[in-house]
Amino acid sequence: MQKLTTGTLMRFAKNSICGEQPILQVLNIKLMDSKSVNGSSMTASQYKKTQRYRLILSDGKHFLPSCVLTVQLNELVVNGQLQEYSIIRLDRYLRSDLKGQTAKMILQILQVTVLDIATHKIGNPVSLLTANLNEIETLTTSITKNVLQPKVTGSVFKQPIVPIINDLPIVPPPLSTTTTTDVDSIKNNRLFKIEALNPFQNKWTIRVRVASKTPMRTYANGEGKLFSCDIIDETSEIRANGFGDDCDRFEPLLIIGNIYYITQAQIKYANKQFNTLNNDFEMTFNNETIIEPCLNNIQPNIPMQRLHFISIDQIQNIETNSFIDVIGIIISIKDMIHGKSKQNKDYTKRDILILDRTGQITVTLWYRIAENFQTSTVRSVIMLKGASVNDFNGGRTLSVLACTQVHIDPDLPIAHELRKWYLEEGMNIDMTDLTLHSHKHENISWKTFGQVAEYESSMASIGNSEIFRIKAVCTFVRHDPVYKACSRFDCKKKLQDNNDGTYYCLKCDLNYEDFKLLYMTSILLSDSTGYQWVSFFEKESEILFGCPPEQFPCGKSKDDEEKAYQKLTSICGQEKMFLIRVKLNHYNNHDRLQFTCVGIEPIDARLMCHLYLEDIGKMSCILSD
DNA sequence: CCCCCCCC
Repeated sequence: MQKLTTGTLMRFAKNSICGEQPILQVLNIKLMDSKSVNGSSMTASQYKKTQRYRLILSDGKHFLPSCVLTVQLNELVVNGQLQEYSIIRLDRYLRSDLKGQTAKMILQILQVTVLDIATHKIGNPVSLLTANLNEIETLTTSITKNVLQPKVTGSVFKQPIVPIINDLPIVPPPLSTTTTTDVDSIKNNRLFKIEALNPFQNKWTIRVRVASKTPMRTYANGEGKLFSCDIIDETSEIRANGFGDDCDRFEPLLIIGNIYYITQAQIKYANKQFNTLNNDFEMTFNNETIIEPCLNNIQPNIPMQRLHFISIDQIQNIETNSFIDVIGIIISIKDMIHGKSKQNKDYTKRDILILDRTGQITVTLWYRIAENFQTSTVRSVIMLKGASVNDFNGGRTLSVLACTQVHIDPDLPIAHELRKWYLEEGMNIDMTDLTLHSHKHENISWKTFGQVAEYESSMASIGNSEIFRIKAVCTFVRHDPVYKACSRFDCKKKLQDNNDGTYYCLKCDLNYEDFKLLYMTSILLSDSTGYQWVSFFEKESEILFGCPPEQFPCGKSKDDEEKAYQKLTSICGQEKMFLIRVKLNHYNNHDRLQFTCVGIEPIDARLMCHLYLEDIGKMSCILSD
């Protein structure tokens, strides 16, 4: 059994244990009331994220009833790792006193290692909040020597262990680089870093850059107006909000890219559902807030943006509904779509396709951003900070939310480099669209039609869709690959010709005068082991036929029919690597497997060699057995 | 105090 670090809480009360990683016992865990939980329609997982646990920790001599677990560690309580009588090591923590009173000190647990569990309370600890102050005084002098020598050891958690500087920073205001005005506003406060802000502090000034700012907007829910901005310094980032009068005071003052001193604002827990920034907290300006431009606007230590780009091929590994930064080239911009959501809410959206060296992905823009998006930005660099990762048919798409920053052709080295690459090479590369198939190429099994026939029965029993890759030749194409489709967004239903210049859509139950032409065809693919009819839709058909459906000859004239015949026969004999999805469909009271092409790749000789060698390897194993 | 984040 671990020994508790007796006396550590007393030192903590005097702000003198920074750097220690004390061993403590959990005496009690309790769920705190959370205001944000009330009266809302959160899902269970959202609810779980806003729950906050209060712990009573003991060092055997004293206990502190006001210890708060950071939400990222809630899982430890939920899965039972952290419970009553657990012995823990505090790896990272913060002291934060309510209204500056020692009697209301709070210990924020940021990182913890569960070492053991006892069967009972160790010792007979008394509350630290009512402990003898003199005892505290005498202890202080002997211990403070160690204050700036943090002990750093390993931990079971992912975050690097950072020595914790307690909430009252020792750093003085940088007098040499500031003017009198700057000093005035912070003379009664210490200069803090964003990293050190938390809801329990009330005397602070930060020096920050405005990285982004939303326009002022009104909201109906409660009647009011607000704006918000993302502000950053050397250490972190935080969202700042201004409501009502504070909008008028601060919104015009804050200019994106400029540096300001901000003194006093309400710090509260951020709702991670809507806040993309890497910070547990956000701030709201209030009556006591003072914002002054930093007259020395050149602060090379404060970055222009805090960015952590994820390459597009890595997005498939990112948890959905998380927020990422991404940079790519806009390679196509789709038309705006007006639609109705399942909740019968009107929306406008626009999809764009972006590309980097590793792949491409669809990005969906909504409402004003979709409406105002300039189609002339095609082939420009787009940088997204805080794009939401979504799942579609097992693949990934990105969504630009109200809180996502969108920058076209940002002046960043990575942007210039990307653009140069695109113009010199990228334009000519046939990339993988992650929207269409999320699976990593290496993970898609390579099959022959002979093998497909063998495992058809097992696939049917699983009842799932599965994707495989096959090297095959187009041997026969069904005639008339183009059809007249309902032009209403997302419908695509084949129209019935009323023969009076109008067309009937069964799905919409409406007659239309216009239509759009779309590809839909069936192609017989063959390899040396077998064959299979496979459905080809818009994108894959267009790749094979080499023209958009509007240009496919489909007139009744002899000339058109001849051209169509030439088109159809031209693709026969073409050998490609096809990505095919097999799906079990229930049709006319019986199950059948439906094969759909979801991707076409040129034959890659190097890849083929790898595949053959792998198969040969497997065969040798069987033989030697 | 917002917080809409929707669609195939």
